Amino acid sequence: MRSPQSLTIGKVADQGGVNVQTIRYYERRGLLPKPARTAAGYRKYSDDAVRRLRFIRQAQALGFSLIEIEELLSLRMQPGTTCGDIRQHARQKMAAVDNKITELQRIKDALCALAMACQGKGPTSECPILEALESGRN
Amino acid sequence: MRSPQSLTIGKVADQGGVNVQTIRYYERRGLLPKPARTAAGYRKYSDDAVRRLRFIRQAQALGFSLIEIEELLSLRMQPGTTCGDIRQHARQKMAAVDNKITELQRIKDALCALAMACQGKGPTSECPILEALESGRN
DNA sequence: CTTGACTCTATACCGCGGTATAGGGTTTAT
DNA sequence: ATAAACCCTATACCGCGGTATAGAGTCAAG
Repeated sequence: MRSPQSLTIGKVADQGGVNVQTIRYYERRGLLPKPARTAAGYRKYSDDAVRRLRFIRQAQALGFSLIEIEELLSLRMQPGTTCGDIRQHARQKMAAVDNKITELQRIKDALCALAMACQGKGPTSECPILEALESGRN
Repeated sequence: MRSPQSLTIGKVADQGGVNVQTIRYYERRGLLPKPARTAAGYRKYSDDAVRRLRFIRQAQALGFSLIEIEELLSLRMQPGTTCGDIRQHARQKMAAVDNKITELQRIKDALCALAMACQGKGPTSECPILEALESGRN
């Protein structure tokens, strides 16, 4: 009972929480395998497709791009791949996220310093924020 | 001596650290005012344009989008605008940056947890990272 | 047996911040 | 006087991750 064998694209989209077009888009990109078709040409999916979609969404939520997800998926399929290879990717992504955080922190500090320097009164011609932006110091 | 009065677009681009096309693009977007032209139709800039470019670049470095920069620039021009209005924008951006940082931190923690759960040995079929992605828990 | 909801392909478009290319005209240095 | 280096407009393209539209075919319920 757990393999309805033959979901339409609409059902898969609903269960996967994405748009129908998104599924076709993923298929074009190679993220989803080309499914079997009915006589009329309709795509026929099994539950695997829904699982695959969930995989993609989860990986996206962790900051992986579609290209990286493609790589994870093909790594998984490659016979010689070990768990460590996957972990390697996770760690690289972690480092990238960390760099992004550092960068944003720097930005936040700079903004904070500007906002502190500004009394909030007076015309824009005397605004320290605008002055800083104009003169390139910050 | 400080107003050469009549920089070509190429000079402005060099001094502003951007591409020539970028300047024309900013002009189209309304970020740079339309400059005077020579008889032959060449754009003529004063140093103001370079200062304006620097402003844009600095604001970008602080995470402002071109649309937001457009708004900052027009705010600055509007007579009634006070310094506090500008500060308001800076604070909003700060809050947005902060949200982004929080989000990335969440992502990093999730990645970290996955990487910790993975021993790095064995086939991908037993990889806890992949399992987590497939089952939607994380 | 018709109507509405679904599916198909192909193609174009979105926001973002530009970059590239084609096909010209101009200025400057030699 | 010629060649390099610059400038002009208009238009198309890039990556990213999709979304929308047009025009046609198909399936299920009433």
